[in-house]
Amino acid sequence: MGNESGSGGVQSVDRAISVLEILSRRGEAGVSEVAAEIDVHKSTAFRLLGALEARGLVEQAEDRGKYRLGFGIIRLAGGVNTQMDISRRSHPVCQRLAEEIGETVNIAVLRSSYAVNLDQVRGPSAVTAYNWVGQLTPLHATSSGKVLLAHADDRQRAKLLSDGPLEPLTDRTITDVAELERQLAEIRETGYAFCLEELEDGLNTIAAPIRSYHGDVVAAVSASGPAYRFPAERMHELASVLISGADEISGRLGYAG
Amino acid sequence: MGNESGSGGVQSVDRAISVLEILSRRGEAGVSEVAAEIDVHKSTAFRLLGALEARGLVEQAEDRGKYRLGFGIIRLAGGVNTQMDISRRSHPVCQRLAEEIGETVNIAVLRSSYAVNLDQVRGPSAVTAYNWVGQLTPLHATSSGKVLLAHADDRQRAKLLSDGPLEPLTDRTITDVAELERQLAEIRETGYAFCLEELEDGLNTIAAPIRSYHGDVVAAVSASGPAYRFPAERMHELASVLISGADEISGRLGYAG
DNA sequence: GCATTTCGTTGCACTGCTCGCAACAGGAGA
DNA sequence: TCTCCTGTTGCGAGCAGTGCAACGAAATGC
Repeated sequence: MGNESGSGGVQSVDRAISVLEILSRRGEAGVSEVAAEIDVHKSTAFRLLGALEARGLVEQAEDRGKYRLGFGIIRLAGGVNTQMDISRRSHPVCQRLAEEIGETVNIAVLRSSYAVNLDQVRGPSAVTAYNWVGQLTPLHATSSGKVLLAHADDRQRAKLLSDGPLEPLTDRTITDVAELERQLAEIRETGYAFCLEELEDGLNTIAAPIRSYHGDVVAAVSASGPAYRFPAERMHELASVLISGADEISGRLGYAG
Repeated sequence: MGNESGSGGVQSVDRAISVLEILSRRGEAGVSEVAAEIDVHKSTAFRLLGALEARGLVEQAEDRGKYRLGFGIIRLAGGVNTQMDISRRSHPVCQRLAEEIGETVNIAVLRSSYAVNLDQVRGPSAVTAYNWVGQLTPLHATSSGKVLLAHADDRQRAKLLSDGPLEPLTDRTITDVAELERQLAEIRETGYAFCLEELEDGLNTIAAPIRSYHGDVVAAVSASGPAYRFPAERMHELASVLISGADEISGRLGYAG
């Protein structure tokens, strides 16, 4: 589903990235914790941290021997770009939607052949700690993904749909291309998409398209919650709220309507 | 000024980070460009890119052979943390300030012994393309830095001021500690700080403090513009606008006033 | 259209960079 | 005070990283 260059090649680089991920996950860690987690000797972990620190990707926290991610990461993130503007401009609307709908709201964009989550605002009743930001999700199994697929141009969509079988993630995942295409046509009519436990058991989501100045769909805003509390009926009731929010975000991106 | 662990140690990791910085700066690059810039053989550059791609920090753009930063960076940035909340909550106010003042607005926080820029909104008349986000700036030579120094607790401030001589960056940089202390006392009285070509020739800035729920100063919001268009008189006129903006941001962080 | 140049990609073998080991100093807890 | 754990440093072996050469594909120039 994407072609990777190289084989993942340079072991010490791979290890350094693992170090970054550990710090991202844990917030802070010492040399020995890092060493244990990537299964290397302490002195190796120490040197990897040193290399990362010398370039600002890692820094030492106030506690001696505790390392955390540094602002060099933010600087790099500033280069990832234009799609982060979408995230920024939509954030206030997401906050309002999260309060109004009561569930967690996400912004996602199409990237390669995935829906990538750019931003997240937890709903007041959110019980799950899961942070979707930066996560890649399969297009066919998420409401955001379906929105992005529905509004992709025909050629792009045909390519995305022919990139291999639709992977079943739950019993409910749509794996039949014809059925998915039917849903995508419906999404273009109704203006929103929904997913009923297709990505994860117990997780329901609904999404609406965000348009750019030019009118093309460049992102999706979604609301997600547990199936027991966010069933199909409720999702359909809330569709208009989400669509309004999506329209407001579109306006913020310069879309005239 | 900080203590570095290791010596920057692992050459291949260092090279990989250089690759990330090149992509951040250029947006996109091919194997040969990267190789030329870090002065390694093409095949080495290719393998470094491959390692970074395998972990999502780099991805291939639609153009064959063109690489760009991937969303793994965003995921990592999500772990840098709590201070990014400040950035998010203040952004709408920064946008308004940038329009109202007409110049570029930044948010900065104290980190180690630097002012680190978290966010930036360019003013309508901004001619410079410079992106300060993620940049470390010396406390004594920026208005944000002065605000953060002025409101640091006495012990911390004494430590920061005793960390070596105040480096002269222009003819106008304050290098006398007593003079800087006098300015910091004035900042605490007036409620804002300004810099007249102290960081860079031709660059003037003004800053005001942002307070957290607890009332302590956790960030500074600043406006900066070219001296010819943003002279001292105009800055003082605009101080109340910036202070109002800072107060609004403080309110957003839960400060009750 | 053809020839040339440049690109990205792969396999090979050399060697220097990476790594683990051992030792040490410092801090915390019993 | 002793023990254990931590982070940090120096050393040298060996293997992982590297440059070279070759190849196919794409781009460019005539």
